[in-house]
Order: sequence, then structure tokens, then C-alpha cells
Amino acid sequence: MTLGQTFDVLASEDAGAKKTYTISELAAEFGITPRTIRFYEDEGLISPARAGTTRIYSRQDRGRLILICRGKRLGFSLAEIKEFLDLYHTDPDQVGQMSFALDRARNRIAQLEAQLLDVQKTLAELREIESAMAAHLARHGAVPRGN
Amino acid sequence: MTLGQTFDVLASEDAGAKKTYTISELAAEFGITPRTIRFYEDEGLISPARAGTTRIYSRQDRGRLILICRGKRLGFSLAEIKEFLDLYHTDPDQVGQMSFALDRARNRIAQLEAQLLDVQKTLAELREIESAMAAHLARHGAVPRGN
DNA sequence: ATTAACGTTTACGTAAACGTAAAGTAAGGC
DNA sequence: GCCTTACTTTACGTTTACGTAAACGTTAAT
Repeated sequence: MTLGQTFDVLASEDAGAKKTYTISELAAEFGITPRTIRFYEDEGLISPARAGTTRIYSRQDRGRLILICRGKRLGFSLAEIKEFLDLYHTDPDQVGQMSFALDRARNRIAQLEAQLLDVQKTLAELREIESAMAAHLARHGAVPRGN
Repeated sequence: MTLGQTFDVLASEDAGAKKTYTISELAAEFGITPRTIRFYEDEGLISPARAGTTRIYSRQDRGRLILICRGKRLGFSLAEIKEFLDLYHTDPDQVGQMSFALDRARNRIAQLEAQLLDVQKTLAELREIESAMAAHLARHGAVPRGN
């Protein structure tokens, strides 16, 4: 049993939840193409089961895809996302491996905390711009009612 | 006078601040290469003055670079960053242009608010992993003192 | 006067992340 | 039995964001 099984995203046991998914189902759900999902597999980010040659995705696989897509939205490279995913199934018996993983986790945390500040700064600036523009348009634009 | 001049990043008037910069000064400051800065210029994200053929960067140019680098850290493409930068100098006299800009600003705000949530989720998960790993290592790893 | 350290343009090369055929297999409906 | 649909692999093409020379001009020091 790895660390992964102890967390939500990779192990939700919902009653009405489907057990498996096809590649095109997942592609549709996440707004990506089957090609993209296969590419992620080539890059080692996901390893679905097979029925013959056809890929069968489990709920855990779907959880990984959620994390992958989120990582992409945050601007991480696939290599970084892979590293992130690996944190979920670090073998607890390999102390050295676990130490390295802990290090990487802490680095990633620091990185995300910096990104959090960046997002907040940018949001603050954009909101300033937004209200300035809205105010300007309220005065000079829009022509609220024939004046 | 454009909206840009009304905001901090593009118009700080510090007393001890340098007035101009060379390309390699800025490259060093932001941890990028001159090639990269010239590429940003090719893409229309920045337009420094010239002394003959040599580029001379103003404090405003440096401000734009700050925003560009932050945008990159947030995972935006150069095209998106350009769109973002354009928000700063929307002509207040062009009502139509201003309306479109306001729209883009609001879209960008929504996008960043979503990203903020993503970052927070990811941070929460990573912190869970981190403490789980730290606890595990405290018990089985590290061998605190010969026991 | 030449060498070094900066700047320039032009242009080909490259890694990442897919897109886009092409060509084949396997299951289900009429 | 054939057609459609969804899956597969293989492989070349494309966009983005630069890296990396090559070849040249300008200033400053030796």
C-alpha cells in the first residue's frame, strides 16, 4: 500500500461512480483529445489496464488525469507533473526514496506558495484595471440613457 | 495619457532608480537571456528605444518585463501576456476598444480566480503528502539517535 | 592597432506538446 | 456479409519559445 491510496483524488469510492472509462469518455470529460491522453501515457504519466489492445481506465487513472489537467492549468510541464504524481506512490519502505520525495514535495510547496502570491498580485492589478475601465465607460461610454 | 500611467508597475518614480537599462542588465536581473528579450520584442511585447541600433530600456520597459516574467511563471503564453499588457494602454477615447478590453480583463480575472483555487487545492494536497511523509520518516526513517 | 567586451541582425536548430493523417483491428447493427 | 464506429499503432507535421552559431559594427582598454 502506497501513500497514494490514503488520499482522496486517487481513491474516491463513490456509490454511483463508474468503475471504468474508455479513452474517449475521459477525453470528452476533460476537454482533451484521445491523442493527448495516449501521449501522457507515452510520457509515463498514466498506465491504464488493457482489454486486448484497448485501454481501460480505472477511477484511479481518472484521478491522475484530474491532477494532470490541473497541473497543466497551473503551467507545469509534463515532466514536473510526472514528478508530482510520483509523490503519491512513493514506496514507504524505501527510506532514501522517501527522503528525496519529501524534499521534492517541499520544493514544490515553496514554488506554489510563490505562485499563489503571483496570482494574487496579478488579480489585484487586474481588478484595479477593471474598475478603472468600468468607471471610465460609465462616464464616457455606454451612453446609459440619451444624455 | 493611457491607463498604464496610472498604475504602479509601469510608472514607479523612485528617487534612486536608474533611468535606463541595457539588454544584458535586464537579462541578468530577470534570469533570462538577451535573446529571450529580443524575442519578446519580435513578438510585440516590448518596444525599447534605440540609440543607433542599440536598445535602450526605460523603467516602463522594465515594468513590462516584470509583468512578462510573472505571466510566464503563471503559465501564460506570450500571446496571452501580450493581451494582458495591452490592457494597460487601452486608449480611453476609443469606447469600443475600451469595452472589449474590459471584457478581456474580466475574463482574465475569472481565469485567475480559477487558478487561485487550483493552486490552493494543490497546496493543500501537497501539504498533506508532506506531513504524511515527514511523519513516516520520523517513525521509520532518519534513525534520530541510535535506537 | 588590435583585442576584448558589448551590441546588432539573420537564420537554422531544438524540445515540448500535441495535431493529423494513414492503415489496420474488433465489436455491433441491418 | 457489409458498414459504421471506436479503438489501435506508426509516423510525420506544427506551434511555441526560445538556443545557438555566424558574421558584423562600436566603444574601451592595452
